[in-house]
Amino acid sequence: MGNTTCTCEYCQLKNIFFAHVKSDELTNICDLKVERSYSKGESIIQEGDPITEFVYMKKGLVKLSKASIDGKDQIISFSKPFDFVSLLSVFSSTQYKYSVTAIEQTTVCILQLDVVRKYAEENALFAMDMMSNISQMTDKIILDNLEIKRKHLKGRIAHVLLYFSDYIYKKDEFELPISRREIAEYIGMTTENVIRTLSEFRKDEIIKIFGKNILISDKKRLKSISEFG
Amino acid sequence: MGNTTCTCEYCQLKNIFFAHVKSDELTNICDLKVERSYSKGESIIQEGDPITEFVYMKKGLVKLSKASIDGKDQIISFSKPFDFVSLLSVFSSTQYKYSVTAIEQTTVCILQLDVVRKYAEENALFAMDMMSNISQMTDKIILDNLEIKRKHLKGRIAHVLLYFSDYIYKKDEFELPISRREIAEYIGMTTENVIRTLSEFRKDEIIKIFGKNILISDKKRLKSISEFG
DNA sequence: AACCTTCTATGATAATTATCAGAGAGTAAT
DNA sequence: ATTACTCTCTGATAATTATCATAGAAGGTT
Repeated sequence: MGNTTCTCEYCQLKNIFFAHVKSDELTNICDLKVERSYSKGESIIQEGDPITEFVYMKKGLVKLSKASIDGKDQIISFSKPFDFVSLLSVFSSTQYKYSVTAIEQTTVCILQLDVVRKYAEENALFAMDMMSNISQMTDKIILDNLEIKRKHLKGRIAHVLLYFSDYIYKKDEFELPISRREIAEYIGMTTENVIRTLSEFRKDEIIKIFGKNILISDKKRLKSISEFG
Repeated sequence: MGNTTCTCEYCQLKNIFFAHVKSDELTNICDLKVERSYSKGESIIQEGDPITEFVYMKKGLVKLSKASIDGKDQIISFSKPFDFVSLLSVFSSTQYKYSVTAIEQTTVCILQLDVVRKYAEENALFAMDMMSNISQMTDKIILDNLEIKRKHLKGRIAHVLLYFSDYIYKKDEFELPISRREIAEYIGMTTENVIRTLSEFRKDEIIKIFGKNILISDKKRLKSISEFG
């Protein structure tokens, strides 16, 4: 984990989070902001941590997960640049109810929560922007989980592959940022069956597998499996 | 569906939604507000409807559901008094992505969305309260769905029974507001297996069933099934 | 290098869940 | 009263998914 600084003036995030924050205020925010980097596997937020910061993604990819009673982890969702990662609980609880872990080299920007609160209370348009952002993210999580829920094993695996291919990497060939076990934790199936299904897709020449590298060679079929299988 | 009016001054909702709205403004809001009643089964919001109103629960119980490609409905969650029902999408989309239907005699309060927006933009504390409310609700939906996901059929049914018993009705004996099929749509299982499992619980003397009326006679066991079964 | 752990992989078997079929009860409409 | 629903219920069987066992590959540590 390392800290660096940057000038927010030229950051893409500005237009998303701080569109309604005046230029001089932004400079102020910029001074108060901390940037942190995490390498793959590092923990960014631990379930139970007090919520004192407002964290958003600048670069990389993270997973949001929660430990269940029986010790197993469940993955809630993934977050990419311009997403909040402290979106759940941040305005409704004092402690995180889930963990955030880097699954790729990741950089986040951090503001103290009371600073964000102060700006939100003074600048309602900023508060509205934030609300809209949080709303969009939680919508996505809820509707994505609903999609997964209605599918069978094969459809769920297809869904995950398409998620990374179309939504995250926008390429047909990519390196899976998570293990087979983590896919299982995301879709609510066993690791063995995830592996088995991927092998099956390989045998059926829908995908090619080189370790963690996946090449989707028949996307049409994969989409059809995702929708109806 | 019927319209009535009430004085907001004495409404319990005031303390939840409008804690930071001044008394004279509240009178103003009260005048702009419409109250609507729906009987069991009536549709309150239809998937695809344009979002022009801000709807919150005053009395009763509703289900939030979404039709999937194959025509089947999936139930996302239930909302009870003091919940927003237009919580998803309301600040992030122009159209509803889910339907809301009364599953009990229900009364909702309705404000035009632009009125709410106006107040939120003028009164940041009100905006923050709203954000906190929406956040709490979406948190609950996400975490509840996660709980259901990690459980097997029996655990899921136990979970649903405890949800209505402990969270909605706060009684061990209650009338199930939804059909077996709707339970299936909520937990992602088939209607037959929902019925079968309820019968099993009855045979094991965990619950008593009189049509839609349920009496939980061994809550300890039901809780254990919910957690580990 | 030797050791340990996790990950990927596959097969056999057991458990869980879905599907199909049939039937009675309740409800609403004509 | 009859028809046409949907809902509840049960059994038999098929399909899906989990569990258990085993093993090689990969990565990290001492």
